[in-house]
This record gives sequence, C-alpha cells and structure tokens, in this order.
Amino acid sequence: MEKPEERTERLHKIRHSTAHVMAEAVRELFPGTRIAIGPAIEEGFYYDFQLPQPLKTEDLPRIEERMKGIIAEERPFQKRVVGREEARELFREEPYKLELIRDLPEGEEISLYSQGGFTDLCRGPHVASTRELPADAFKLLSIAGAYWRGDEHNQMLTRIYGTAWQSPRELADYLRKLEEIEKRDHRRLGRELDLFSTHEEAGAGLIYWHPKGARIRAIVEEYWRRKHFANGYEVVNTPHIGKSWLWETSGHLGFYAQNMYAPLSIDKADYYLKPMNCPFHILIYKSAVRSYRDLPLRWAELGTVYRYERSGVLHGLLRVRGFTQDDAHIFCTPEQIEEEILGVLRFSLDIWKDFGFKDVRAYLATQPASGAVGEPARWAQATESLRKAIEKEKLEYTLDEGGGAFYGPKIDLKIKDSLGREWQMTTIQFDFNMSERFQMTFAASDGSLQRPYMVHRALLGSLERFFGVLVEHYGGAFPLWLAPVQVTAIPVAPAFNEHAKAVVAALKALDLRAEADLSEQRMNAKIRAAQEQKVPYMLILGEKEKTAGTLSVRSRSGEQFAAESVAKFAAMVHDRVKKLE
RNA sequence: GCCGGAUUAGCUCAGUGGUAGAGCGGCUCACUCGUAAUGAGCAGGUCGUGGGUUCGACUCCCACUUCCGGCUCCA
Repeated sequence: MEKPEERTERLHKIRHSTAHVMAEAVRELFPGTRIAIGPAIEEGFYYDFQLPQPLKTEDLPRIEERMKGIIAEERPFQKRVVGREEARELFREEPYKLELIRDLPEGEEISLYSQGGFTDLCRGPHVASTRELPADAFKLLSIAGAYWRGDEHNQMLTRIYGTAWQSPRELADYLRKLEEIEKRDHRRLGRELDLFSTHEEAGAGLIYWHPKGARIRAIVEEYWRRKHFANGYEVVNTPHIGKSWLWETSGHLGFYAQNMYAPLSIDKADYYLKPMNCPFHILIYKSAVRSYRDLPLRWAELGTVYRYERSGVLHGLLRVRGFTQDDAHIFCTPEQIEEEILGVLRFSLDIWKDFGFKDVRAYLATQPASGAVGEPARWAQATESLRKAIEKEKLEYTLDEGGGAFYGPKIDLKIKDSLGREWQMTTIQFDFNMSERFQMTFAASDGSLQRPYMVHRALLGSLERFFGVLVEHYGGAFPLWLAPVQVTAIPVAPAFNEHAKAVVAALKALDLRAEADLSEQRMNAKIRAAQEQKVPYMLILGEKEKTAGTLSVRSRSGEQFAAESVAKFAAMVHDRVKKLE
C-alpha cells in the first residue's frame, strides 16, 4: 500500500511530466509557440505559452490527442546537466527560458529534461518514461490568461490548465468532484433557492439579499450579537461617510486611496464612503478620556464598507464592492494583549464550530522587512502574543515571515469546507499606525498617558463572503437553525388547504419558520418542490391528520415519522435549533 | 485593470445574412389526489447597450455593459 507522501510525490511527477508532454504537443500544433513555465499544482498542472494565435477551447481535444500520441511512443525522460552557456545556446529562441537561466543563481545546477524531441529547462523530477503516464487519466480543463511571473506589468501569456491522475477511475472521481462543486456554486444556489441577486443595471459587485437570504442573514446577525455580548463586547454603530479630515488623519487617503471611491461634495467639504470602520471607532474612543481601568474596550460593529475592486475580480458573494464586515476593535493595555488575543482566537474557533466548520488553519504574518511603523518592542510583543495564542489552542499554523501589514502583525484563519476547500475568513490584526496617527491615549496607573494597543478583527470576515461560503459548505441544505424555511405544509388535496393554513399559523405562533404550499399542483409535485428547496421538514396533511390533530412529517433526508401534535413537533424543532442542528 | 470566452423568454439552452425556438417556470382550465414532476391550453423576447457594414443584421465589424475561467489584488 502506497503511503500518502509517496502518492503525492508520484502524482506530482505524473503531473509535471504531463505538463511537459502538453508543451511538446502545443509547440508541435502551433509552430512559433514560446514556452514559459509549467509546474504541477494541487490537483493537476498548467503550462504557460506565448502563442502565435489565440487558443480556443475546441483546440484542447486536438492537443489531448497529440499528447496521447506522444505518450504512446513510450519515450524515456532523460535528465542532462549543462553549463550556463550551453543552456543559453539551446534556448536561444525561448526568451522566457533565457530569462529563467539568467536568474538562476551562480553555482546552481542547470538541468534539462527531454522526452524524445522535446527538451525543457527543468529541475525535475519526472517519471522515467511516458509509459508511466496514464493516457486515459488526464484531461485538459481550461484556458486562461496569466502574466509572465505573475506580474501585471509583464506580457500576458496563455495558460492551459489540466489535471492528471494515476488511473481513469481517479480522474472520473475528480471530474465528479468538479461537477459537485459546480452544483454547489453559491451563485447557482443563490438563484435556485432565491437567496440573493445582483443587477448589472444597478452596479456590479453589489448584493441584493432576497427575503430567504436576508432571513438567514438575520439569524446569523442575531447569533453574532448574542455571542458578542456574551464574550464581553459592546456593539457600536457608525456612519457610512466621513469627511476627508478623517481619512487624511487615518492615512487611508495616502495608502488606501486606490480602493476608495471618489468623494461626495457636501457643503463644500469632501466626504468619503468608508472602506473601513476603524477611524470611526477611534473617534468613539477619543470621545472621552480613557483610563487603564476602562480597558480593555471591545467594540463590534456590523459595518458596511465600500471598496473599489477591479472589474475582473468580482465574483458572486465572495468578492464584491459593498460588504458588511463583522468588525471589532479592541483597545487594551500592553499587559492585556496576550489574554485579549487568546480570547479572540477562542471566540473565533467557537463560532466556526457552531457553523459546522471543524478544520481551521492559522497563518501568522510577521513584521515586513521594510516600511513598518511602530516600535520594534511593540512588534515583538504583539507577534509573541499571537504565536502564544495559536500554540495554546494547538492550532496548526504556517508562519508567513515578513507577511504582515506595515502597521502590525496578524493571524489569518482559513477554514476548510465540506469539499475540502480552504477559505480565508477570520483576520486578527494589530494596528500600530492608527493609534499613533489619532494620538490615542489612556491614563495609566501612574498617571502617565500611554498609547493603547489596538487590535482589529473580523471573525466571519464579511457577511457576504461568509454567506457564500456557508451556501457552498451546506450545498444549500442549511441546518435547521439556519434554514430560511424550516417547515413546508403540504395538503394532500385542495380540500385540506384550510387545515394546512391553520397548522402553519400555529407553527408561526410557536416561532417556527413555516410555509404552506397552496399551489395548484398535486401533492407529489409539492414534495418534490420542497425537496428541491431543501426544506428540512415537510408536513403531509390530509384527512387523518386533520381529524386526529397529528402530523405526518417527512424530513428532507426522506425519512417519515409522526408527531402527536403541533406543539410536540414544535418542541422537537426548538430542541434541535437550540443545539444548532 | 489584463488575457480568453460568453451575453437570445424568469431559468437552462438551441438557432443563424431573409419575419425568433424548446424544456422548465408562470398563468388558465380540467383532475380532488397520501410521501420527489397529472394533463391540456395560453401568455411571455425591440436576441445586453450604442454605433457601423448591408436591399436586409439575432447572425458580420467596432466600442461599451455585465457575466464566466484565470492573472493580479483582497474581507
């Protein structure tokens, strides 16, 4: 039995080698093609080309065919180490390769891999022969543009993405997973379940929450507030716009202007739509003299911000131009930060558990090499408090050395959804910049004025993105406590419409989210409709139920059971909701 | 913003230089029904927007909007 690491390594080799084969095929089919780079990636591989003509999706099968031909020739992959000069000579017509050679550090081995007629500058490793590449277990998936070396100032190349596996069966499994991802796409479910919409005529990247989506949001917000109060936070509310003074002081007009919208002119003053909430919270802080006895202050706000995002990056609910952050700022003394950070981290993990996300990874980003503001001692203490908190919670984490913002170190949390995809949600950031710029102080026990520590944190991130991830995580089948409609009453025939209405009214009075399907369809069609809407419970109501006052319950998983009464059923639902099921 | 693709009925999509189609959904009627689609009929589109070519444009060309897959960036 193959060990997981061996399997990963083997797949890596297969994918990387398949990328080489693809490059050969492309160069053969499109003479004049220049090749750039072609690595193996998470679930496949890609190769970047400069092509003499635009590529079409219809070209992919042709390339695949040629690849199969190459694989069938059973060519060995041969490694050869060459000198810099020889490498330059060999790739004299490949500008991208020449650039790579130029940038290889002196003394580094320059190796080439060939499979027959195609030679690539490559570190390897590769499979021994194309015989090891399963010709029926790879597939070219898509064409995309990609900047050379990921820099938008560089030439745009054509990237072909593909996937490769050890067997056709694995490939089929993977393709099935892609289909599943497509079915769960929050944009698709958003329409099918009537959760939200966007409107091109009214502006891209702006979300319209429909009643069902807004219902879920209301539940989330309610939960969020309750949790925050329980965790020692207070809630604040602040405006959507502020005068330029505010943004000049905060520095946003200096370092964040490219993400901000043009100002509105009001009474000859410039007002900006807020891209962040922090300056507003700071004004509340500064509205009184603060003592060390007041700290820590934890102020949270569901603050709606607007940020300019380049048109090409907008994506459903996941990347938008107007969104509501579940923001909070913590102002505390140096002695308090360790406990505060640990508190935030625990709070966040607690919330993820409640929403059904068990797998969380942390990313610790430290002081950037240059341009950082704030005293080194503060950076050290802050970073240490972040690290300690992660370690105390025994979280797996990745260190991002120098990856922090110029104003402070941070922890980001990424959660894994039910399909194993990672999403960046929580962020916990120190801010040494704002407290300085706004001259924030508190009176210490010795009477001196000190600078408080300021921590900015968003747990869910933004309600829009969180909702998008939630939809995909559950595939639209929200747990009972979040389901916008918990119960659909289905009369077996129109004669029982009145009874269905009465049952729904009773359920609503008991604080359940219930609806009756009184449409002209037959019962079976209504059941199907409720199933497709992923309603947790259906109540089938006919003569029996009407006379006995009982309920015939069908859950969306297909099981059926009886409830003695509306009250008993409601109690059962409440019980489950309380457990966040 | 950049590269490529797309933009036709509420949704999913077919069509192609000569008067615009299907399925689902909607509406109407009939059926009065017991755990995933009852049947029939009707309505619905200045073919994303603005220009151009043409006797004639949904179809060809240009610009723009929005969307999709990426790149870059990020909650």
